[in-house]
Amino acid sequence: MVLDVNHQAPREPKYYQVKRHLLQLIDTLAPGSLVPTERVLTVELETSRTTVRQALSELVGEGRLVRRQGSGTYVAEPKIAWPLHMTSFTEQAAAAGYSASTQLLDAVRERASEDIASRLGIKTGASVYCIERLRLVDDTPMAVETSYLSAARFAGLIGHVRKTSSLYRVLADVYGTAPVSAEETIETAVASPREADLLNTDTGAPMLVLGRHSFDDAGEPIEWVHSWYRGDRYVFVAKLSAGH
Amino acid sequence: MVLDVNHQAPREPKYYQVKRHLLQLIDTLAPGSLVPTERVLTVELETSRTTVRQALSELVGEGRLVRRQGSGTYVAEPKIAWPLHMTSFTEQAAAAGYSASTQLLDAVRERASEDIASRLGIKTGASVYCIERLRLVDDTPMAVETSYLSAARFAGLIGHVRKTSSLYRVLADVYGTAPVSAEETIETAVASPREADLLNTDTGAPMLVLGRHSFDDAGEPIEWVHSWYRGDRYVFVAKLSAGH
DNA sequence: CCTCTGAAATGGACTAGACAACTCTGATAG
DNA sequence: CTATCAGAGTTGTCTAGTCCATTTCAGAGG
Repeated sequence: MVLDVNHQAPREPKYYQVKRHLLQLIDTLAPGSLVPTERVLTVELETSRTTVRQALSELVGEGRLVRRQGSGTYVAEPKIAWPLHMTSFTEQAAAAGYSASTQLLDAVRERASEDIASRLGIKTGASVYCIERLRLVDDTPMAVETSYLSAARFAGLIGHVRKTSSLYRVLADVYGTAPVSAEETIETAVASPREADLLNTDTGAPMLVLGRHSFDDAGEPIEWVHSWYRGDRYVFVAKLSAGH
Repeated sequence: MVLDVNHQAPREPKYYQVKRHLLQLIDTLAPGSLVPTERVLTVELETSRTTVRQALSELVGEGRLVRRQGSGTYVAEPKIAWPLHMTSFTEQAAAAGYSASTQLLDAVRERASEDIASRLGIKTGASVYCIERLRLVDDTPMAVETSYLSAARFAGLIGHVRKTSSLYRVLADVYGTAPVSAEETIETAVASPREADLLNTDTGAPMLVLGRHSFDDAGEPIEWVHSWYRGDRYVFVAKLSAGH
């Protein structure tokens, strides 16, 4: 296969011209400023509202603009840096100067899908606890976190979780176990209506999904978690040193 | 502020019904299979082509479908796991069983923007080298990587980079320096026409952007890099242990 | 048998407009 | 003065279509 890197650049779509025009405009405005309405832009840039909306949508997805139905479109606040590989959510937030809290959305027992079962080292259809929590920072929803744990291994977990906010504390105090290693994954996704509602954003908005697969000292899987963050609001940060 | 988590769920948009219908269909098909055309779906699901395209676009963005103009829409291959925090790009790829290569796209000397200057610890407008490279895995474009380094500190760098593929080797062998710590950031973005062209995807496609800010043993900044990966093709993976 | 050509089918980009849902403001009634 | 409400203006969703760029493939011609 021959690589075709030097071929002609594709012609620029019209909505991209609109986008560049808006980017220039955004640079001159302070966060919170109102940008022209869709209909005004349609006339000014001599295009259709659909095209203007495509440009606006991308900028919203990138966290540069915020749309408020019935009100207007505004220049967004800069993204919030969020440390990766945190010991404890609450702890790390406090260190960064935020007040963090957690809200239990749902805690149910269900049958493991093939995917969940293989991750937890149990049989498909075995009982698992599914714990869904909303992470808040300064009372603003930050992430939707869903944890899966084996029901056989952590019998009665739901009752404990309802009383104590920290899952890791329950695991340590009640079940005498703690994760010593983990494999984390980071990928992009698109918000479903449910996540969009909980995180106060739009269906289809770009998300950052952080997955964590935790193991105990014996190498046995403890939990499988995935956390959905608004991609337009957060940027993950990790500090690395020497060794690698 | 009172949290309003239990209010009614928003009514499901029609395009999301289309999307769920397609997801069900995708689950029954093998990667590479053809899905019905946009016009067929429009009739079958009794909607407009615009609405069908919105659903298809999200699925393409999530890496579940691939569109080929003039041909059709196909079920996509699963995402590729890519290790984070790699020592050397080539090395790490080899370890994962891939053959990696790098193609130099551009290497120029330019004036530092305010942002770049502050990252490199130099004055705005000072000379910097901007080195743009395309990372390939098994001859498939994987990421567009742009590095910025101080031209004063690494005089003549471009000449060396044209001869040697590894930037870090040049830094070590010629300039006797190496990064010992770094701060990495991960965020979502949207592909510009240029990146879309280089990575063989579409303008506006969701991307994962990895930033790395490297420092030497004296704590002086060495380089600032950002790498753009196709969000629909890659998932970053990191292994963590105990103390982390 | 091979090559070329052109029609058909596909996705890509865009338009013009309708109606719904929501926000804000100013006029009005109490 | 305050509270309410109607209406104007905004974004959200959807429709029905046009035209373009690319791919595919069957058939004509060599």
